[in-house]
Amino acid sequence: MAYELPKTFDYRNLEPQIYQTWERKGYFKPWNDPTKPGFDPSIEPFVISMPPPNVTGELHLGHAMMVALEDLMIRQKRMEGVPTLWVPGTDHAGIATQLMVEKDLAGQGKTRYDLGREAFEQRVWDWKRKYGGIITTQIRRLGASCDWDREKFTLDPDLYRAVMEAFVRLWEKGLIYRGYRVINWSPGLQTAVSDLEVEYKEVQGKLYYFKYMLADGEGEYIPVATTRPETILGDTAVAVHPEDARYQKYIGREVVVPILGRRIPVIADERVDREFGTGALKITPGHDPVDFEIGQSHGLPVLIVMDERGYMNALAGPYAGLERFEAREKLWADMKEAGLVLKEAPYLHRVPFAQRGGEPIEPLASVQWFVRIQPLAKPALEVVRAGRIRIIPERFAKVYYHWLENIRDWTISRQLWWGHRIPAWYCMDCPAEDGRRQAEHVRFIFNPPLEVDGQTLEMATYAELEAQGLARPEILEKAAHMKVDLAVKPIVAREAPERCPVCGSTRLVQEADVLDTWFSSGLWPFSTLGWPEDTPDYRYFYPTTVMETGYDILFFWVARMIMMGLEFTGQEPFRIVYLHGLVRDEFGRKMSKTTGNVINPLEVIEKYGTDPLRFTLLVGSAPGNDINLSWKKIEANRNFANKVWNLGRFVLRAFAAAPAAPQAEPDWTLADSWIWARLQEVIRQVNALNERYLFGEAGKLVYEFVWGEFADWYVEMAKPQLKAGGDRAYYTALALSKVLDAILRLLHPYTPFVTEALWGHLKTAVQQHFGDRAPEFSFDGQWADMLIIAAWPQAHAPEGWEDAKLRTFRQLQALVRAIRRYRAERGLDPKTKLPALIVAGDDREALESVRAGLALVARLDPQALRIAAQAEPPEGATAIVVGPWTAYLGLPTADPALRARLEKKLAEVEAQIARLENLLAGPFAQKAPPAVVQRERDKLARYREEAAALRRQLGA
RNA sequence: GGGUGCGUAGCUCAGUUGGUUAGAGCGCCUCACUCACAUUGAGGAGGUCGGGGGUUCGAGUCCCUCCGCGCCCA
Repeated sequence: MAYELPKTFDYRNLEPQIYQTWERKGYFKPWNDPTKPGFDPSIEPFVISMPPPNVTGELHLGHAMMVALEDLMIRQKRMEGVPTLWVPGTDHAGIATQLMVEKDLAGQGKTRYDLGREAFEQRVWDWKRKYGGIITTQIRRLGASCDWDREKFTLDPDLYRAVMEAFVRLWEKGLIYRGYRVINWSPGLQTAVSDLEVEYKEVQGKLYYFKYMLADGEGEYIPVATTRPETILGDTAVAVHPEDARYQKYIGREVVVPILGRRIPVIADERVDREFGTGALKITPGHDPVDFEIGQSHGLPVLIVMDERGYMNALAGPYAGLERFEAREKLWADMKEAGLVLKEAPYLHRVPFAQRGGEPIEPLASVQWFVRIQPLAKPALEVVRAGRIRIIPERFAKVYYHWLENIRDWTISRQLWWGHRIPAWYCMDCPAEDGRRQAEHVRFIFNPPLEVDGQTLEMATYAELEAQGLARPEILEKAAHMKVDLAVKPIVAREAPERCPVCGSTRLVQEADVLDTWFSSGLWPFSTLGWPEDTPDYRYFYPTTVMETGYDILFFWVARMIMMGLEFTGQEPFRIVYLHGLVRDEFGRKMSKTTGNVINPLEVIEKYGTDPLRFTLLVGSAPGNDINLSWKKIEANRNFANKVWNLGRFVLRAFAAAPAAPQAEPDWTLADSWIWARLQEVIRQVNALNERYLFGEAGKLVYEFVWGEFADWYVEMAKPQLKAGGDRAYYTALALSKVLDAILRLLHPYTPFVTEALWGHLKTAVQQHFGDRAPEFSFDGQWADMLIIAAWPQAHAPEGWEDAKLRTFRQLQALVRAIRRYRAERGLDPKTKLPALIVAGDDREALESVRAGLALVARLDPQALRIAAQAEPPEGATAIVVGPWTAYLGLPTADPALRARLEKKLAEVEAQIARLENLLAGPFAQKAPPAVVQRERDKLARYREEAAALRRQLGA
């Protein structure tokens, strides 16, 4: 009774079932678990922390790539018997999530200010509860074999604690400070963003040339050029190079700010580029990072002329209330009228844009929290330089060095409501640096404005509000923003303090800012394992083994994890950084909604199943290289999955042809020996490639072996072997089963579902048909419970016979192809089976062992096939010469094209002979390694035999 | 401007430490559905590896240079 499978793999129904079975049986968990009895701490585990996707995000191909690669590594290691842990989790993604919820509110005509901070936060949590499960469900569909019991979220209480601990430690070490700087302000998002969250785009703008009139000159002026005229309103100096002959005379005098009429000094500074523009630089410390620095060194005041939304404020005089770009136009027009304009010139410049918000960044001086990064960057550089962390592909190490060597302090505060609130409190009663009460330095901004006693307050200090009779809880509830001067000293603590440790006051106000999400992600590899607690998981699984992620977040995330890992745990957070590329469309374009070329992984899974998607992403992509994905490629790999499935169908059916037990010891055919030897080679190569993290290459190798060798050749040759019945059929079934088992194991990390399903059938069928002998039918003598935990294939040591069999079979393939080509050229009906004589010399016996198979694949008449060591050419036969063999096909030679064909072939062979003779006569024979030379000699010998046979043929 | 990657068959890409008639998928042309698979099988056409120079017995593979494209950082 044959074991029948359906014609195709029913992935829609089976993938979820298989996934559940794996998970239910606990195969996603490390078998050596520090929280379970019998734990052995001496066994080294393999650990990956999954890069946490945005908790409210949707699955995209980047996730699919990440999951495919990490799952591949985890499955391979698991099959190798290593205790594996893959920790999943999600990220709160501050800005992105907050924006989503705000957008939802906007739909109801509300803003977050209508709700207030606390209610808004609740709203985000609700949102998270509602949509937070989607992404993890989708990751399950990709087959991710991670330990869901250890799933984490960056805002979980224990991870929150880790963030607080990290912050406080850095503060205590003086590595976190508050500072007044020009930062990247996103008017759209209304928050500061770090340098990394800014994208520069080339924009065709203008360079505006105008006159800075001398305050007490007779119409004298300094010409100045700027790209942002609206910042003129915030100018506090004009700087010239001290050695610039043109302007030296003005140094120390004053000029007048256009329209506003403020008098500002002309200063000398070497940082001024004399070549650029007019060689005179306007200084706007409030709105330009370089100007800020120059301003600081000259003790210039900082004027801020815009508010957080990008609208001009009171300091902008007549322009107050205008949006920044409107103000630019208006001011410029007014200046033109006043005769202050010199000219405008087109100018291509790089404008900073907010990565998330998309609008131009406004450099803005403000008080923010920073991490002093140099002390953290140094050790992070060293561990990679010393090879303690290896980056794959290696070239990214250089990128990493370059970035860390030129790194600047990291702005970690964000003016958001969603995230880890900075654990700092301000005492309202202590004296500030200037001796005044700190309450006078803490300002609250109200949006909408606060109505108190018929007064409308947009901004007020704590002290003022207190005077108005407002109590602390009320102030905090109503305020939209808070600004705290640098003169105020924060109290940084792990837990909220009840009272001020200095003066005992209970009037404490917590810092309103939250931390950059990447601050918490930087702790991910160890915070997820329990740090700062010394938990069993942390002790055993940390440091982790591999950090696999996209190269686009090498700086954002990987570098920061290394810095923070070293700082807080004293260890490298992982040994290997494996970077994958971006997934692009079939023409290498970035996928985007506007281009309409986005491929949704879930749609792919619906249409073709998870396996083809994973296989496509994994194979044909080299580490760190972008991969171009297309539906066509996925379809091609769906076909491969189908091929594997049908190979399984064939093998399972084949068992019916075999007796339950053999009569004698095996007598392997050439085909049997060949496929076995090839399998060993493939396993060896796959393992070598995997060790070098070349998973794509390894996968391709298996693909080619499965389709091009096992299916196309061995299975075909096995058919008559099975038909022969008896021991021949038994041992053929054995070989088919063992090879298929090995193939399924090798493919499992790439295409886990179809292989698991098929493997289960294989195991059952083998046990049904062969009972006690079933173990022999597996690759390594064992049938595990499921493929996911079956042993990873290891190659046997070569036994010496392999090379000869491989060579002979290759020869046979060449012969078969030559016969097929001959038939195709002559347009022979496929049903016509040709009689043939094959003269094969020493290989006669080997060919004899596969005579039926050979006849089948070459479409020869098995009744009229003679294989001889030596024989006289039969009359009127067509000779096909392949290497040392000649096949005489029983067909009239009255074909005039035949002679031409033979002559052409002979010419080709002779050309090869000449080439090789020439090669071997030259320095090659002396200088090249002997093995290489020998290979060429053998080749030459074979060509000579072939030429001789061809000449005999032509002469006859 | 600095760094980095790429340029191999009509298209999209592999090509491992340089080894000597360069591979795959898709597409194209011929033929074949009785026996695992038409999500298939057989055969075929089609590249000398961006240009030039060099190192070497030998280079797609290393070096230099030029051209074109991309990315990252300033």
